[in-house]
Formats: sequence, structure tokens, C-alpha cells
Amino acid sequence: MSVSASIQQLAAAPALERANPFIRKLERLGELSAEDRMLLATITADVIRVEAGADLLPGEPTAGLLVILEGFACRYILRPGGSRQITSYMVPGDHCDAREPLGVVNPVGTLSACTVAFVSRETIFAIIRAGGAIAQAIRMTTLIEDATLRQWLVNIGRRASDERFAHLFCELYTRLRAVGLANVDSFRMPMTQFDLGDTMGLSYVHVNRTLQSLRQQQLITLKGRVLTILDLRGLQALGEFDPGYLTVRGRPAAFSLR
Amino acid sequence: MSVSASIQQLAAAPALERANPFIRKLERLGELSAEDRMLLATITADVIRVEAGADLLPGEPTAGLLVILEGFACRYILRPGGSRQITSYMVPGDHCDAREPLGVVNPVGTLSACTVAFVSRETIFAIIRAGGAIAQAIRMTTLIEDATLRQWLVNIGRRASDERFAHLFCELYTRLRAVGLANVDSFRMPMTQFDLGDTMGLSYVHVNRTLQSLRQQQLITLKGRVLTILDLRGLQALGEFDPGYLTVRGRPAAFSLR
DNA sequence: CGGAACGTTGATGTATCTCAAGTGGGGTGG
DNA sequence: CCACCCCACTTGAGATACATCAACGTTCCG
Repeated sequence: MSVSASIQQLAAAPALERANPFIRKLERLGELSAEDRMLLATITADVIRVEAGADLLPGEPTAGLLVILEGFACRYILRPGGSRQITSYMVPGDHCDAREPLGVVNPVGTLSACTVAFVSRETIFAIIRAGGAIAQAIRMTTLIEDATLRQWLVNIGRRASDERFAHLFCELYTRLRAVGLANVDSFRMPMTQFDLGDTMGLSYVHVNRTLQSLRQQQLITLKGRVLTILDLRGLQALGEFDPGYLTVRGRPAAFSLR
Repeated sequence: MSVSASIQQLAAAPALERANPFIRKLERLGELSAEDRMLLATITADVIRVEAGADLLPGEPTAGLLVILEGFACRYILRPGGSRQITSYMVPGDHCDAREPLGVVNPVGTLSACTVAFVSRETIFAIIRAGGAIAQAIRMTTLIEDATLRQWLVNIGRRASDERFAHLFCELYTRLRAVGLANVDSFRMPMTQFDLGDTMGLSYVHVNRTLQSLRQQQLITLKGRVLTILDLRGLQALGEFDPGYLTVRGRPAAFSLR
């Protein structure tokens, strides 16, 4: 063993924390202590690997929190006729409540192979009860999710197809950058055009034509599931994208009503 | 003063509670004690009257909770070009957080004249902290709102215009019945066809034609801002409406992650 | 009685859907 | 290593739901 190897080993724990997108996300939303980060690393250490196109819920009946560590998942609703509406994307670092307290289920499916952690109900309740920085950060995520959902409503309800994708790509770019999963101008986007259609309320044929239009407008390239943003300003302008809804304003309040 | 007058006075407090839609809504979502109901009546006693077309936020900078007691309001998002997307309706009994912790505002506007109560941040925080039935019920409302938003996404993203309205009318009927503001087959629906268009992502002209289609299908009548449901089963079938997302399943969990 | 806001109707344009037939690439089995 | 296959992507043509523009009717209120 060389000296450099032992140095690497010493640095291993913080490096793992940096690689854990759940920690990376939450530390932007609250002042996490070293213990908080350690705790988050511990409770998400037990992971499951699932393939693309799998349903994650209802899975573990006693589970409290489902955390995506790698890959893309989504929440969706199926219509009786079979058509599907994706209601949110879950990218690494995102989580959702694995309970179903309402009389209707909102399934979670994978859009790519995923690494997922389940945090038990008892564990997460204890953390929430303690009311520390983690609890605060998790409350912030629910506000951001709510705002994101409302933005999607504007997107689908009021914007033309190319504007919808411009907005979506800007949102994904921002979210993925926040957890270190986007390069300067590109990121991996594993969903199919079929999935994109179910996200935007469009047919997959029209998705294809819209993407071609965005390519022709010199805004993006998309090849082999890698999206490259050629003109970020242009894409933001077309999608009317303002990242404000994805970030907390100033110091987060000590309490949230949720 | 007659005897009957004093009897009426004796009965006044419970009668007021029954008339308070905030209490009526929350008591369906948690086991409120008599003290809880009294407390809710007290904290919403200080009301403001606002006309239609007014903005409610940002209004009281220190406010914690905005509660609609009479009338319809909505949350909406304006696009730079001026077009509007309504992201949720607020009917009597509904509330929202009057804070704006995110870097983007989501205004609340009235769709009719409204009676509104502001509950101070300190008051509501104390209630949330105490963790009683009221806190529990309020947490449930956020779950229901989230589920409702996702249903709207399906509505706008995947359903034809007549199906959208069928779903919306079923939802409103269910919500208004829960607070005693719908008759057996009709309720007051004060928004204009313009507002309905901004809700469903449709032009107001198409709203008008869609409503005519629903009338022609013998499903509803709509005159003078009163919607009458002629065929509830038919309307539910057309809108694929399942009220499950508006109700808690079984006994609400003692804790919610939110 | 007049005006403003809301609702209705018609004509025309267009974004998006549906149906249908390819193309391309990456994995698998022979 | 090649052939094949499957799945995603692409392209074309025709249908349609919805938007836009413009005019007119109606109701309500001052």
C-alpha cells in the first residue's frame, strides 16, 4: 500500500458523502452538520438495484421514505383507457413518501435502471420529530416539489410543445447540476421519447418532431440519451424558465407549515 | 327579547362552528375535540372582505395562514406574455401558506367576492408544534392538495376538453359537499368562462363550446353561475372521476412526513 | 337608459393526433 | 462473426381538436 492509497482511504468517507446525491441535495436546503451528513449516509446505505420500467410502490409496506440514489424514476397516473401522465420526475437525491394515506395510489416507476434506498418509517419519523436541519431540509423539498408541479401545470396547460421541452430541459439541467450530475452543457437523460410524451401531454410522434425543431433552432442536441444544451440563454428564453422555484429564498424559515 | 331569541343565542356558538367551513373541512381529516373546534373558530374570527378579482398575496407580511371562509379564490401563475394558468382553486374551508419561502411567488387571487381570515404565523406555529388533531388535519390537507394538483395535470395533459370539465365539476361538487356548500345536485360556481379557460388550459371560446356540449349530453346545466348536475354517474364516467384522492384512507396516520 | 362585462356564434387557421410504414442501432443466439 | 430481432426513433399523410379573429347578444348594474 502506498502513501497515496492511505490518503485516499482517509478521504473516503467525505468522498462518499459527496457522491451521495441525497446529502448533496439536502445540504443546499439546510445547514447540515457533519453528524447530519453522516446520519444521511447511514440511513441510505442499504440500497436496492432495480431495472428500468419497474414499479417501486407499493413495495416495502413498512417503508417511510424512498430515496433515489442513481437513475431516473417518475410518479405517474394511469387513465382507465391506458394512457399515462407522468406527474413528476425523481432524479438522484429526490425522495418520496412511501406511504399512501389517501384513497388513491400514485405509483412510482423507474425510467432507467435505478439505485434506491428505503428509509424506515421509524427512522424518518425520529428525524422529523427531532426537528433538526435534516427535517427542515426535507420540509423545503416538499415546497419545491409543489412549486415544480405548478410549473408543470403551466407548461402543459399554456405552452407550445417546443416551449414545454425548453422549460423541462432547463429544469432538469438545474436539478441535476445541484447534485453534480450535469456537465457544463450536457447531462444524461435516460427516458424515451415515449416517456417524454407522457410527461408533456403529447404524442410520441409529436415529441420527435418537437425535438427536431429544437435541434434545428440550434438550442440542443440529443443523441444516445445525452442532452447537450447548445444555447442555455436561448433555451431559458424559449421556455420562460426562471429557476427561482427550485431554490429557497434567503435563509430558510425555522418552521414550515408542512 | 323573546324566549326563542335567547334560545337562538344559546345555540349560536355551535351553529357558527357548523357554518365555519374551515372547521367543517378539518373535522373530516382528524378527530377534533370541542376545544379544537373552538380554537379554530377563534383564530378565524377576524375576517376581511375582499371583492372579486383582487390579489390576496402578498398581503399581510407577518401572516402565517390564509383561510377562505366564503367565495372562491385561486392560485395562479402568469406567463411573461400575459396568459395565466390557474394552478388550484380555493373554496371555503381551504387555506394556504401566506409565506413565500421560495424564490418565486405564486399569487392568490379571488374569483368572486370572498371572506378571508388571516391566522398569524405565531398562532399557527404554536398549533403545529403542539402536534394535536388540528396539526394532523392540516398535514392531511397538504397531501390532498398535492394529489389534486396531480389530478389536474392528468386532466390538462391527457383528457379532452369535455372530459376535463366533467372531472373538474365532479371534484368541485365533492369538495363543496364536504363543507356543506353544494345541494343534492347543484352548487354555485362563481368563476367566469374566462377563468375556466385559464384553469383548463383552453381558450374561453372553446370553454363555451365545451360547456354547450356537456349541456347537450344532458350532463349539466349552467346558468347564472349555478351549475346543476343532471347525471352524476354520467359526469363521473366521462371525467373518469374517482373521489379517492380527496379523502383520507382509514384512520389517518399519527404522523406525516410533511 | 347606457355601458361594461360576460356569454355566444361563425369562419378560418393551425398545432397536434392518429394511423401507417419505414429506419437505425444494440443486444442475442446461432 | 454474422444474422436477426426488438425497441426506439423517424417520416409521411390525413384527420381533428382547439385557437384565433371578429362580430353580435345578453345580462346586470349604476
